[in-house]
Amino acid sequence: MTSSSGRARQAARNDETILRAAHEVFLEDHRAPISAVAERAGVGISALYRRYAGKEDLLRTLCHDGLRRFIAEAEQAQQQPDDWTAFETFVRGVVHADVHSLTVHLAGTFAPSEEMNADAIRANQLAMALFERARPLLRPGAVPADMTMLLEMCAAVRVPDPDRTSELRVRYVDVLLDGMRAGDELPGPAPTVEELSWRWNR
Amino acid sequence: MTSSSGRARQAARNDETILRAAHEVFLEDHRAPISAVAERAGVGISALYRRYAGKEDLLRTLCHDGLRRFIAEAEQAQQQPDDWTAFETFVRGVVHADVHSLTVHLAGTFAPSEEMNADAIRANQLAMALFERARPLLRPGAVPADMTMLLEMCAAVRVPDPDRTSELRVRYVDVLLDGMRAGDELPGPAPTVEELSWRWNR
DNA sequence: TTAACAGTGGAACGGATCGTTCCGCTCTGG
DNA sequence: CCAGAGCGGAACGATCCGTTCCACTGTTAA
Repeated sequence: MTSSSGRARQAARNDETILRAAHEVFLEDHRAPISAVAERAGVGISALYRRYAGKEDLLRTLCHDGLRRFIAEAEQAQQQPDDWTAFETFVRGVVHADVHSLTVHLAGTFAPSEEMNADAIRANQLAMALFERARPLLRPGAVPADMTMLLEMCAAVRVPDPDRTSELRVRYVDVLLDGMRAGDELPGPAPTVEELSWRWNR
Repeated sequence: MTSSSGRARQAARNDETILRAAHEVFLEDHRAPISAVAERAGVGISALYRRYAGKEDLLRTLCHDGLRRFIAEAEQAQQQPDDWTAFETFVRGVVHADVHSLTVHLAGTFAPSEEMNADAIRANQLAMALFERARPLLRPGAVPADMTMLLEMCAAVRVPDPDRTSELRVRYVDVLLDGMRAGDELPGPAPTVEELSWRWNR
């Protein structure tokens, strides 16, 4: 049988359990030991090393998943006909998916794979396109990199309860989006791409 | 002589050097070893242990200094006659002084002293007073705890160059303050005091 | 029925790290 | 000229963590 009692079935379920556990653990502490992931998942350490070559491999997978989620959110938001709605949908979607709180802290702790680099480029293109559509509605001086910073700022909002964290982020992404809408020129030199991608250098 | 070549003079200068080094080092990595502080300061480890009972003592001193700076900024801003200007001066001042990037990450790593608790209460009172003055000019639903969150969000803005970090924070504190000014009701339940002070529990 | 084995738990290992101590040196100030 | 404050940094002991390894279990295919 291939039912829920099968060996392969159990293994397949562990795939998910481990990834979810890793996500939770590294969200709380990005330097957590790998044993903490196993413990949270309720499995032994072997179950981890059977799936991933090492800690770095697990972290890479986790980040790559986040990147894919980012792309998915962008592709979905892209379909909104209204420019501002598309932009807002995207930002709120990424914040809600909580992509950045992991990636920001895990950046630089692993060597990105080829495929990941390709996805990163694609993610950037999608985000740029969404930004360009919204640009006329934003404060003068706004650049795509500003969007990245806003997302990172939202990721800094964190309280012990994940659900409350989500609620609070909705609150502050609202403030940020409000503050980005047409008004005075944004002060100071805009962030450059190098300033934001420096984390990825190992 | 008590000139610059004296032994005591050199020691007094080390007091400052060490504190500044500690500030820089723990800003870059809040889990940095104490040896990194000594290295940055250009002194031996003994020079550190001569002044502080241990790492925890040093961290406590660092945070307490930040707290005092926070109070000083509040007292200064308080004197602004215009309610909004007072609020804005305070927020910009605290962000510029970079109080939160250290304290947020160091919270919970040491036992606060009695004096520190007293100062924390005073700091809270001052901040509350400034907030109350500005409340009529803020979006409905805004609470003092929102101000704390905004400051923490600004602390999340960081690039390798400290000067650029400062410039960028000016940029985004501008966005945040703009987004907090009179407009629609803030979405979702406001943050509670417990949700923000949880970090301090060891 | 059973032999092979994928999948697993978790002890054990080796290396790295870090806070703290300690000893010997230097240079000052009286 | 010397007692000792101040200091540098090696050394120590305690963790901590990634990874390996091996014994065991339940499944599956013949």
